[in-house]
Amino acid sequence: MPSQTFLNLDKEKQKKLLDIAMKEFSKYSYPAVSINQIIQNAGISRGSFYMYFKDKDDLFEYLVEMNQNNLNQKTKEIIKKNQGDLYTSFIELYDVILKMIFENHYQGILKNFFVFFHLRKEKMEYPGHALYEYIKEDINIKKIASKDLEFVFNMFTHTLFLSIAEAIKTNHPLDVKEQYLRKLDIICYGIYKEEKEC
Amino acid sequence: MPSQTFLNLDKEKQKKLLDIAMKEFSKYSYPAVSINQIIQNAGISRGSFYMYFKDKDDLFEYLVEMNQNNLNQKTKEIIKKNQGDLYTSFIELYDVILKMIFENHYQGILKNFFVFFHLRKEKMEYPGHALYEYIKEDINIKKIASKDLEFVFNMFTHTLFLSIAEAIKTNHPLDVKEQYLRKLDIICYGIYKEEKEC
DNA sequence: AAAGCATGTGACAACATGTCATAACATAAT
DNA sequence: ATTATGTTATGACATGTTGTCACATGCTTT
Repeated sequence: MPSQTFLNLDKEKQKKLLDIAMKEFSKYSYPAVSINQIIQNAGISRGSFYMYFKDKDDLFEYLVEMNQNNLNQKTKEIIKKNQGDLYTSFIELYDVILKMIFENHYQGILKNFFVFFHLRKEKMEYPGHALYEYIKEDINIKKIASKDLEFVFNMFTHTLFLSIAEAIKTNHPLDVKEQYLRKLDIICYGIYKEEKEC
Repeated sequence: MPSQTFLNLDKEKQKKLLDIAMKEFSKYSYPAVSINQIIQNAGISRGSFYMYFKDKDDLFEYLVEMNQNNLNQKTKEIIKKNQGDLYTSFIELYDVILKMIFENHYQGILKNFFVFFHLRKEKMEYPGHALYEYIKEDINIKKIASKDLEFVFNMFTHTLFLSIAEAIKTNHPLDVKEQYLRKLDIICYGIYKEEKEC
């Protein structure tokens, strides 16, 4: 978490630093991101940076949190729009997220999310849990056993993000999407009691 | 890949360095592992290390490769023993791998495998592919559509390693195993045409 | 104007990495 | 035995990184 000092800054100055940080984390791998570089680009002094954030982890954690909130909100909307159907929602989410990433040139940042998730010293809560709590009321639970609900949701989100990471890396994005859809199918046909349509 | 110079060393001296490196990578996160520390513990000079390996990545890649070969072999044995049945094989693999990790005190290294996989500059082939090539003849393909074979295998391996990582982190290993088994079930019942028994 | 508090600054210590000129050690040739 | 040749070992060094701290600057409030 950034210090109060940082939160007191003009929104613009805050945004500038965060934007530059996002760019750096998207361009370089997590250990390769240099705070030196960030403060130079942002035009602030070393001391200031350490007034705002404890360290690189602290900065990145905040970036994750902000993006996560954004994403959670978007996910909720989509699930609502699809009357709580996870299958169709996750098909839609794939395109929405990829679009978001490419529009902002954030192709590089996803792997750093993964890296960060593994690297974090203090035990970090699995980010999917907060998302689940945020959207669970909107899920159509007709066809899913309630004890499986979070569990199934996690399989969906895992599958989604691994496929998106794959889509960014690969030169065959269409194949990846096809595989993604096939995976969703596989999950569904095992989960739901009835056949056809998830 | 280590240099020929390293490969020319006594097996013992090689093993000492690799053992110490494994310990470091198991104890600290990937960026936190210090080559300084490793060469001090191994009693070799800075220059020597850089004679043997190009850098930290090169060293770790070699460690990954060695462990992978080990694991691939074990996996093949187990699949053969289970007459090519993936479901029962992967149930068994879970315990075998966890045992291996705990016996050698390598609890810390798995997350570094993940981190490394994401961090690697040069595109690294997904390690599951080599494993698949190595064992594919041994899979019982009666109930799996051949076009799905590698694909399904990947879902199994993904599920396996995520669950193992979870089991190491958590304080409720039994819950994790239960969830793991449930996930395998879900995958199976979607894949196979007939019901019951995968 | 003075005092008090929040914010900004960059020099500095501590440590990491990768290189390179040089030393030590083999082994073979004369 | 001495010289030559190729391989391996060494640690000082240049360069870069992080986090801290004594001090400077600014902004309120009295």
